[in-house]
Amino acid sequence: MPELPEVETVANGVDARVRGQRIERVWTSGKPQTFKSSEEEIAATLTGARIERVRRVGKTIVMDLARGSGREADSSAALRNDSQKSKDDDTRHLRDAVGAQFLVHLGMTGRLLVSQAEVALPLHTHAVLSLGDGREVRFVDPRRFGRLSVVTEAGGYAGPGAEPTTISVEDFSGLFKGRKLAIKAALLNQSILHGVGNIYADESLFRAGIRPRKQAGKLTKAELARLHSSLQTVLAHAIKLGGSSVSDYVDADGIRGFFQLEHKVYGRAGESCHDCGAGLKKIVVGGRTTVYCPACQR
DNA sequence: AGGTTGACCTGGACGC
DNA sequence: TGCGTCCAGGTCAACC
Repeated sequence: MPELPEVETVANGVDARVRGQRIERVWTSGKPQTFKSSEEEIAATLTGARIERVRRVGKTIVMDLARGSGREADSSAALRNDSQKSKDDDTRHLRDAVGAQFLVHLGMTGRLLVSQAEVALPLHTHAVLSLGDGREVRFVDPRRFGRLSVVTEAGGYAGPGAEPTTISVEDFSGLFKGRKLAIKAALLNQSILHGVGNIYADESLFRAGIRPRKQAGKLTKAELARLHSSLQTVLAHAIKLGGSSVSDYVDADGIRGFFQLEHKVYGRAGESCHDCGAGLKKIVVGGRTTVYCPACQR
């Protein structure tokens, strides 16, 4: 059940394993809710495409695809300056270079695995991409909150909000100006900032010493600077550790992350604060369970 | 329009 | 052991 660091870990793991591979066949489960684009459109877009790169945008895994066959789809071939080549070829290569994208949102329980085809399919498998070398990329999701789609428009998928890992403190502060909702709810709102979920919202607010229910628009300049810093620090640290693993999150190898060892408030309601010893409180903000230290967070 | 709430699913943990 | 209840890191549509 992944937030930004887990999604990034999975995307990087899958990228290292499948970059450059051709997708030969696509199978989908037929569970309608899972597919944001139609299964026919997904199969048509992916079949025969070459995986250029796998990366993270917000909480979404983006697979950049190039179409074409054999050497034609190779990026070095696309860049080749061959005077014999027709104008049609050039146009096609240009379009191929832009290509399409396969979007994977893991929801709460989704996993994206790379396996040998002989390995039995896990229960709740909803999509299988068969690769040229005999391996498979598999999307498995018991709870079915995950979503699969394809994007073919030029420009590609940019995500719903601002990117938290690279945003400047000035732009970050500007996101919350005049907002009446709780800062915790604002951090979770993907159209404001994309990638932050319940764990890292609570952890960054604790490290910044800010009450989760404080109105976003009422944070002082100093508080915004502390929150910007703590959020980027906690995300970078979690990415380095390979993401959290509270229950069933696994990366592309099936290896658990271990950021849960670092949690200072998330999942610790009723226990004592590591910093001051006070009892950690559990409340609900924006419909989500929230844990904070009443002494450290003001 | 911005903000809040409940619905969508299954499985694991816990209590009796 | 078995059954019921509660909870879950995600969105998004529908409401206020």
